[in-house]
Amino acid sequence: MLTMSTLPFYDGRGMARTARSARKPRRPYHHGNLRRALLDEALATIRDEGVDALTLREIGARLGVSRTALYRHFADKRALLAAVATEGFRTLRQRLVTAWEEGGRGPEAFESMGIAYVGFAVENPSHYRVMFGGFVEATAYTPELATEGAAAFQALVDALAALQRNAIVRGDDLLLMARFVWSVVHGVAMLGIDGQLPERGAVEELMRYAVTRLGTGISPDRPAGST
Amino acid sequence: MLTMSTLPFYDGRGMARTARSARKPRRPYHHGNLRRALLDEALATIRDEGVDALTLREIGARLGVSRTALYRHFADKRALLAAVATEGFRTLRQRLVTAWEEGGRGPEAFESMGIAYVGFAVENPSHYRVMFGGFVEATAYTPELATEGAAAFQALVDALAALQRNAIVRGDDLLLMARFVWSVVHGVAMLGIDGQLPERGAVEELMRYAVTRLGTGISPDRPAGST
DNA sequence: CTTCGTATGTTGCCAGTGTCAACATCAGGC
DNA sequence: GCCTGATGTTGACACTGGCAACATACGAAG
Repeated sequence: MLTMSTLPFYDGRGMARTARSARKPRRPYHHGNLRRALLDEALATIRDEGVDALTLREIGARLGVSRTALYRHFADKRALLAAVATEGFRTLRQRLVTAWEEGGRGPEAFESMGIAYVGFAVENPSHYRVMFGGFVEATAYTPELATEGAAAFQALVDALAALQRNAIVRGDDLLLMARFVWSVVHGVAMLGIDGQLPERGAVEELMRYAVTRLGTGISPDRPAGST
Repeated sequence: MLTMSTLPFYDGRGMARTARSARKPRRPYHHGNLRRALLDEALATIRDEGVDALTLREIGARLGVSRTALYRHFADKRALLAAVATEGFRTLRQRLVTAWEEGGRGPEAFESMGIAYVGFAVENPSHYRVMFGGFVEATAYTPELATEGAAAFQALVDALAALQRNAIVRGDDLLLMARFVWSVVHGVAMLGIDGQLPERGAVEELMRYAVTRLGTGISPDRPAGST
């Protein structure tokens, strides 16, 4: 239906975007789907102006709704940010799974996952920061966030497990190895986001290099005399 | 003139720390070394209560000084945070250099650097977040911060260069390889800080594993037939 | 020693923020 | 047709970062 869904990296946020601009003059007292609209507006604000620029009053005003209407759908600002983070993990997981499956579920697909991971972070730096920047402190407070975060990580674990079954990667403890891989992509992503890789194309270059070296690092030991 | 300037790596924090508790009743109008005291108080607050809890009024009150006295020493709150970050990079660099030199400047020393890096981050999570969490946006605004950050990274580059000269690591582009190593430790540190490795000892375990796999990843290609 | 400019610290004040309590409006089941 | 709960509004409060005007004290110049 939506032609933009054919763009590989588009996450479908445009749907809500249209609803955002459709502010009818008749202004029904009840918004209909305010929670979703609030989330989308927060997402857009964070993407466009950063996390600090997110203010409950303005997001309300932008939706033509009062400043405290938000409290009927989120406990407080942190809860809103937690929802934003949850949404981010969902999108991230989706991109990872897509990269894995469309890449053929092999070593190249695994590399694609790495590229996709860093790509998501670099394309949505503020959003990524909400997910990892310590804005939502204890994940225990918001179980849904913990669940979605774990699911995104699981996509990585599953792919790695498949490679392990085919002896493409070492037989080490799966969780440990997955966490190592995660550290690498997360590290590259964070450095890129924070402007520590200022040269043009530096993030991509580093990512390519990291993927190669990572591949060497987690490949099985070559038994003496093997081809 | 100042005797503490003779200590190579000492940043004089101890002095101010005593001045912090020594709040004489006579309350001289001029504080003497308020800038240093403000920085230390900010550091302490960030460490104890997190970045969000840092408020200019409270830090002033805690020093027995008015809320706006700070503006005679820092342009605004971001400038204070930038100074905190600068201090962090200085300390981090010191720990890295110490680990490298006391470890014998060999492969083991390099591993010690990794441990020291993650150790610093995990022991001072909030401080580390100020350094990398996007609180001080463009490093161009505060050249001193950029300098100190580059110096910390340079410690890593220098160590890696030494290993490269001895053919202990590959002959790849030095900057690229250093950035890769940085990504790994930074990634482990960030995941640890964000509570993504909840089990007790998980950070250390991951760090040990990462160091091992990283070593394999950046070791030179074995020419066919070598021992 | 006095004088005085300047660095340093203070007080009053402002707009803006998150959040709560009290009130208003509506939708849907009896 | 009425009432109950869900949803949205208004008023208020404490708190924040920051500015302008004022107060104080150090140190150099006479």
